[in-house]
Order: sequence, then C-alpha cells, then structure tokens
Amino acid sequence: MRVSRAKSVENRELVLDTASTLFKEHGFDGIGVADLMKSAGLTVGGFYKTFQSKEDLIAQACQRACDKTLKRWEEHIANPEIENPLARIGSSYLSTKNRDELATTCVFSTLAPEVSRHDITVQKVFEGSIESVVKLLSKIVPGESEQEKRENSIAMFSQWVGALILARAAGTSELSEEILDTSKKMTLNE
Amino acid sequence: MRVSRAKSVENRELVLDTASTLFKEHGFDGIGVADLMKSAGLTVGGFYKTFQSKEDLIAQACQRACDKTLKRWEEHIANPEIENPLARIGSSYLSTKNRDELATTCVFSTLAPEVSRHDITVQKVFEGSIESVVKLLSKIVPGESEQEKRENSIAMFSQWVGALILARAAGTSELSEEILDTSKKMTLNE
DNA sequence: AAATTTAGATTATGAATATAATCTATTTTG
DNA sequence: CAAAATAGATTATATTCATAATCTAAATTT
Repeated sequence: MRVSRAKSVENRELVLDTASTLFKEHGFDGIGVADLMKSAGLTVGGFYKTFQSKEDLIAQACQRACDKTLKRWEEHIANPEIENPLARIGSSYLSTKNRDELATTCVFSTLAPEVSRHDITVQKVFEGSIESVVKLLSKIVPGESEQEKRENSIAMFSQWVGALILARAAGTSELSEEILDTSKKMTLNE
Repeated sequence: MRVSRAKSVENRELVLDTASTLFKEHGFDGIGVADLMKSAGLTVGGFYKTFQSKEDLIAQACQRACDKTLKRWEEHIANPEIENPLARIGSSYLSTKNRDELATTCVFSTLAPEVSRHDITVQKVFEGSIESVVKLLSKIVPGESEQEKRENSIAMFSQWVGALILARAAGTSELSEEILDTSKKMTLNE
C-alpha cells in the first residue's frame, strides 16, 4: 500500500541506517536484501524502487556509515568541554566496547578490507572519507609542521585501525587487550 | 576414480593452498566449495571426504596462510645476507605490490576482519599466529627492554596492517600511496 | 589375481540469494 | 471528490550455494 512522501523518505533513511549497521556486523555478503528489509520492518517490495541494486545500497550505506563516524569525531573536537580530544577519541576507539560491538564500531575496521572487491563507487566513498579523517586528525595530533601533523595523523589512524582489527581477530584473549592497550599508550604519549 | 595414497595427500595440500589464495582474494563468502575445487582442478566429490565442512576448511586454510607469512619473515631474519630485516620486511609489506596482489599478500590484512564472524577454531588460529608475529618482530624492532621491544612490535604490526587496509580501500589514488609511504618512513626512522 | 576398499566424479537436494513482476491500498493531483 | 500515481506487499524466477548420495575406476589388501 502506498505511503506518504514523508514516510517514504523516512523509510529510505531507515533502510540506510539498518544496512550500515548490518553490513558492519555481517559483512556485505553476510546479509541479504530480504533479511535487511525485514530488519527495517519492511519487505523486499520497495527495495528496487529505492535502490538500483544491492551494490548501489552498499555504496550509499558506506557513505552514511563513514559520515557518521566523521561527524562524531568532529563533535568531539568542537566540544569545548573536551580538553584533550585526541585522548578521548583514541581511548574510545581502542576500547573493548569498540572492539566487541560491531553495530556501533567504525566502518574502516569492519568494511574497508572488503572495499577493494566492490564497485569503484564504493572505493571512491572510502577514499574521500579516509582523506576527511586524515584532515580531521591532523588538527589534534602533535607535530612541528603541517606536513608532520599530516604524517602523524596518517600513522596514528593506520595504527588504530590495524590494532582494532588485530584485537578483534584475537578474540577476547589477553593478547587482544594487550594490542589495544599498547596502541592506546602510544597514542597518549607521543 | 580412486587415486593413490600419495596423490590423495598431494591433492589435499593443493586444495588448502588454493583455498588460502582464493579466500584472500574473494573473502570467505566470496568463493564457493565447487568453484574452489574447480580451481584446484578437482570436483566437489572429494571435498567432504577430506573436510568436515567449509568452516573446517576455512580454519585449516587460515592456519596455512598464517604459517606461510610467518615462515617467509623467519627466513628473512635468519638470512645473514639481509642486514636490516626490519627494513626489508617493512618495505615489502608496505609496497604497492603487496597492496594490489591479494593472492600473495598477508592474511591479516585480508581476512582478519572476517574472523570474528567465524568459528572459535578460526579465531584461535589467528590469536596464535598474531602472537607468533609479535614475538618474531620483537627480535628486530628497536627498544631498550624486552617489554619495550614487545610494545614496539605490536604497535608496528598494527600500523602495517592498518596502513595496508586503508591504502587498499583508497584504491590506487595518491592518498593510497601516501599512506603506504608514511608508514614506511615511520618504520625506518624510529 | 580376486576381493575389497576408496578418492574423486557425477548427480541430487533443499535452502538462500538477487532481482523482477504483479497487486493493492493509500496518497497525490487535478 | 474522482482519477492518476505509487510505496510497499506478495509472489515469481532463475541462480547459486553447502551438503549429501550414488557411482566408478583405480589402488590396496588378502
């Protein structure tokens, strides 16, 4: 049955949010269109009226997920109550919560590795978002020159992503905690 | 048709090698049992006589892939002709070749992110292998104490893995090269 | 060398998948 | 308010998949 213009837009947003969560949890191949729509409280019916294909959804959901991470960090930096945004962002990024709760974790640690197997559109989304993250972290990272800050930003972000992925692969072991703690320590000291 | 004991063992090895390559290229969900066997020049027939399930194969193929990476690095370290093994390993790890050729790249950058969605057996394989890598790199990384070396090893490995994944997600852009180069620079300086 | 075993081929099965077509109740539009 | 348009439900289609059963030719075993 038909649904109002407003409701339709709202549903589209809901599907994108649901997809961005489910993809992070199960991977692009791990969740089907039907199950995804069901999770959003809808059926497959509307899907192909809203998205060209699953691949199209993937690109849009990635954009959404990247934007969400970026926005949260921007807010932390803009918030005057947070005196050391790098410490704040770093320690929440390298927390066991961020390791274990895939639904709310960052896209880069969950989906970036699958990107190279997908449409160039998806890759462009990630390329742009990584650049945004690098620019963002450059503002709060130590360094003598702009160039040095940029380098530190890239190195730190790389380390965070790698640490989170390795910690996740190591389950909930002691090693896993050690990986997180080591990166946290390096982030706060340098 | 039946095949000799020796040939049978050989086939099993071939399937494991093929799987470890194809999984790295397409992900665990990206390649089916039938296609995999075909790639090895066989058919599905023998598969379930050799492996309990696809999940069982995944665990064994991961073990193989991890061992292969580990062994190559061990050889670099043991080789007296290589004077600076850290530089050698680091710059080949952070090369565009290692970014683009998924078949020969390291498992940690391609499959680690999928591990948490799989059997505990698979996770144990990774946990053990990551520990081995950390121990290995501890030997060639700078640091005043054993503890400091271990920390540097963990931090460096995390950075490598993250850099490779981000570089891959950023396609073949300038940013991608910048990410690799930045990590390479940090690896050689510190 | 005959009898027995079995690796792998062929074929079958049933579930899950992406996508498409049709239908229907409601919203827009005129 | 009547007519036209459409969001999403229902149903259909054609693949693909993991797994299993059967078959067969060669290798072991006796």
